[in-house]
Amino acid sequence: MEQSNSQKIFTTTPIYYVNAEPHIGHAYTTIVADVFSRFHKLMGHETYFLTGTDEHGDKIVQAAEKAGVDPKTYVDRISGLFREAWPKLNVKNDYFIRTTDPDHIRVVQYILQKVHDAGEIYFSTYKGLYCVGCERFYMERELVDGKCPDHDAAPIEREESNYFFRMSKYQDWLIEYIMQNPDFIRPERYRNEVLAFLREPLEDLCISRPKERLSWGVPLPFDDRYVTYVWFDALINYVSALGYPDGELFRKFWPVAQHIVAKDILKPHGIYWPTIIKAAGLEPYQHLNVHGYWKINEGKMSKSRGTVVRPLDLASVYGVDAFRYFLLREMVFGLDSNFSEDALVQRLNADLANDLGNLFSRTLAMTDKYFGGKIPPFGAEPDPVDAELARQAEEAAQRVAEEVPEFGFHKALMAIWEMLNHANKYVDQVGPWSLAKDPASFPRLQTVIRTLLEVNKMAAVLVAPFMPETSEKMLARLGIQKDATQLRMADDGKWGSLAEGTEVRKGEALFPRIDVNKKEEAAAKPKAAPAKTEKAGAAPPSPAEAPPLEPISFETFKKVDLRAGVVKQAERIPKSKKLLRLIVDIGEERQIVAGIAESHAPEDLIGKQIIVVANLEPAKLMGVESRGMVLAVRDGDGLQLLTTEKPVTPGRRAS
RNA sequence: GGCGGUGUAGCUCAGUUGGUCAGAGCAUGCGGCUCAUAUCCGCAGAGUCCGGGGUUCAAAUCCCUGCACCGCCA
Repeated sequence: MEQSNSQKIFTTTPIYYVNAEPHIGHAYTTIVADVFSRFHKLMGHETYFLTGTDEHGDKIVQAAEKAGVDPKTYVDRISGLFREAWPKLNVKNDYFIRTTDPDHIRVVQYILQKVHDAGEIYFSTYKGLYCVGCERFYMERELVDGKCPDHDAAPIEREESNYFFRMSKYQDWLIEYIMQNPDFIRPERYRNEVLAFLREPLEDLCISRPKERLSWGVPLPFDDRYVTYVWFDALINYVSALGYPDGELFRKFWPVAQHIVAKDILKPHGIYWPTIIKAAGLEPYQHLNVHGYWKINEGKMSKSRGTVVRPLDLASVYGVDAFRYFLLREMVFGLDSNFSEDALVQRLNADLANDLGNLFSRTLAMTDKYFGGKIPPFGAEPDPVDAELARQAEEAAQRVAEEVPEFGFHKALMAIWEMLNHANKYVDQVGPWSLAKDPASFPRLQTVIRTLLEVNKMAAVLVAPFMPETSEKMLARLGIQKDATQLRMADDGKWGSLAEGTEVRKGEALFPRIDVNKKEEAAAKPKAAPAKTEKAGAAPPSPAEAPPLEPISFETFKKVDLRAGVVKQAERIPKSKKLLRLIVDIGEERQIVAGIAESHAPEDLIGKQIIVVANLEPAKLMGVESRGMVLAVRDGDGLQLLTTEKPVTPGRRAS
């Protein structure tokens, strides 16, 4: 604890390869790094957070050619896209490195020379299958019918000389190091994977390309006919960004590096990089933290203006904080997860709007109502329930402090949400509105509301690394004007630290609920699908004055298949008060579940003429499938079924 | 073909070292409250923890095997 204030944390994302635009994978890695770094800052640690772009190599040259520009113009543009993407996601990196930066290039050459001088780089000639069109070597297995897949031409056998790094020499050392430092690569599954790689003999790493083949790279300092090949160049960004070898940042932040990468680049980071570090005479980084993939469920992404919404766009649709929260809450760090708009909306509604937003809203509303909006003192000595809530808040803080350094973001968030649930329960138990009715309970009411305000403040502080905007918004309303990066757990996270008498501001909802049906309507193109959450057979809410709905076109109306039907069978669904299972003849027999049991006895329904929606999506109610919906009008307590003036042939359409 | 992973309630998934681990959230049903964003609180549901075999006093958790899906490498 004494030393925690001097703890230093260097957080990195990979430098992203600029042959494509930023996507959700990049966003996740970067947001994780941001949350991690922000958290440590909150804990009072010294932090440095690095991201950037990797800009050399033949794929870049190809992409640039395709775009019809020279490589420099191309990488400037794409690198800019990355650089601009992060602030939009509230990512606050301390530095943005580019491998085309002169400073970086200098360091790469310095390390190459150093490793070369140490005899760990050698020159060697080998033969391979080379496609002239692609200007690259192919492995046997990459060929299609012995031909280059791109050029449909047989590659020629060609001899080439290149420089190699004696990686194999460090194999035993690396195995030993990983064994000795179980947390070096985490989670464990990835450590095991690296160890599995290392069971096979490690080959030396080719680190150069002849200039006639690839000129877009860092020239080797000891042979200018060659440029450095990507990984040796790229990985070094982690130290070049710190001003290696003699920069002040380097002295401060190496080797306390926390690398964060997706599993696709486990090998370069788990094997190449440590051996390069070792050969260069540096200390190994502290941790390699590896995460899984987001599987995008395209089918669940809504369409807007005819184009598929890209995940990153959802950040602007639903808010950056909701997006960040979703990514960190939904994925168990290390494992793969599904990404869908539906899941995002669900999290937003359930966790952010209902649990957090509503607690904040009800707390401020009561402060406003009972104390004129001024933060009350702890008027009465806290009851056990109050003390218990305070304890739970502190426990939440404790658990967040334990989980985040271990990359247990979802657990940290769960801990915060448990606290919120306790707080909501507390409101219910204590019932401040009852206390408010009795003047004698005033001091007690003060304590209750103050306790709630403190919990909200705690939530605001704990949530700061994850949702900086929300945190600031909450704190501002509680009278604390601070940038999220300025918060310190030790001070701002202290129970009871709110200033009495400070005016709080009620304001608008933190997270407005997303109406799922409305959303679908809004997003729907001409061919709207029926709202899937519509309860078949359930009576509509029944307000005295139903609000007018938006006009729909006749085309839209025609999509509703309304039919006359006759009830053939009817029975109660066990354990349900409202539901009946009906078999209705609408030209064919349909099983329909209807929420009319409270107003209609099953036996009275047999033979009755009714109107049903025949093309409603099937749904299951109490485990019974319903293929359609019976129409009825609720008026007061009564429920009247729609019918025809005189009996008509079952299956006739209404129009 | 080799290596690795995954398979747990309708859905999405948690489950440290084997013994209150049969769980959470959502969804669903019922009930309660009214401060609040139709929000909140309580209660309920039985899922062969993929199948089969084994180790053990004890396995979702270890071993073997089969099936399904997914990665990486040949």
